[in-house]
Amino acid sequence: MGRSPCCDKIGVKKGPWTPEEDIILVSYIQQHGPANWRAVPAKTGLMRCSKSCRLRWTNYLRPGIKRGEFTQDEEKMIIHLQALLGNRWAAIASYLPQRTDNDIKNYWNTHLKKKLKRLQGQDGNFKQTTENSSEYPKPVSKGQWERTLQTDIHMAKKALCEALSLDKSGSSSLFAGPQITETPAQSQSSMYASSTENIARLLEKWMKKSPNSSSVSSESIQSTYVGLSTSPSEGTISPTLVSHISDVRFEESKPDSEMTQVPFSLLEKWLLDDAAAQGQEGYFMDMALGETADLF
DNA sequence: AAAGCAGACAACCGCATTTAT
DNA sequence: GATAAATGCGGTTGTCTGCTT
Repeated sequence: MGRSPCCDKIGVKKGPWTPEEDIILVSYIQQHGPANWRAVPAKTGLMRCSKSCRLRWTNYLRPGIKRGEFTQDEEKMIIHLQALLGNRWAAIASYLPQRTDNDIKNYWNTHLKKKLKRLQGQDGNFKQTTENSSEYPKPVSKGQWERTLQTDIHMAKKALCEALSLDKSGSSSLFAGPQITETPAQSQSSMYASSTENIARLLEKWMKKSPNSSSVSSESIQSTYVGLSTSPSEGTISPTLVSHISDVRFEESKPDSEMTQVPFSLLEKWLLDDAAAQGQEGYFMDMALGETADLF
């Protein structure tokens, strides 16, 4: 026999999450870590399915998430990686640890796709690049398959090299490679602390959206939170939580620069090894970024 | 001021893969 | 090894917001 069902679909709440629900979820994860999602709805009393809880956590409540406008470097990175990896948003997101796959996907669909399309009309050279991505599939005849595959691999390598060289030129640690995530035990205190900032941000938005909302009161949020928080060392929530939640600090999270980094992924290593084997190191690295740099 | 429209984004759905029994 | 649930991922949809008419 397999496992027992994760959650019955009866009475499962859908739609936007409320700050109360967010706080309940974060408080629970603060105590138990982001695992065993199946148990989350039952243990917290949230009328959400485990899947929804996990999604909410990974996309919005998880600490270290950067929201708001994408920088030009991030844009370039996404474009390069999309050309390289296709619509594998989770893989792309692993190179932009502060962004979620959902965020990147949305940004691609709403901004970059259009931007590229517009530029595609302007720049013939650029067209060449984008046509090789999965975004612009071309019908390929049987005989051309092998050659097309080789071209795809070449373009993918080129795109990755360009993406890698971005980091060399810039001071940012944007392209740090896939991040090794810390275990809850290693980083729990710092990790969950910054979740309050995420909630504060979401709460601000919520309050803006519905200033007269009767469904959320500072008292209710406070009681919800205090009821779940167990450790005094984790900090306290003042009675004026709603207006001051952004001041709540358990412990500042580590700066990104201190995050564990892996210099190169296997793919990148493969790429560079391959280039070296062919005596083409210079070829990739010397390739001008102009092709896409001109876009910005 | 109201209606219509388009853009942006949060969340859901369904499929594929992984994992526990 | 077989089975079924859990988890992860990408595509899609629904809703909200701001702009235009």
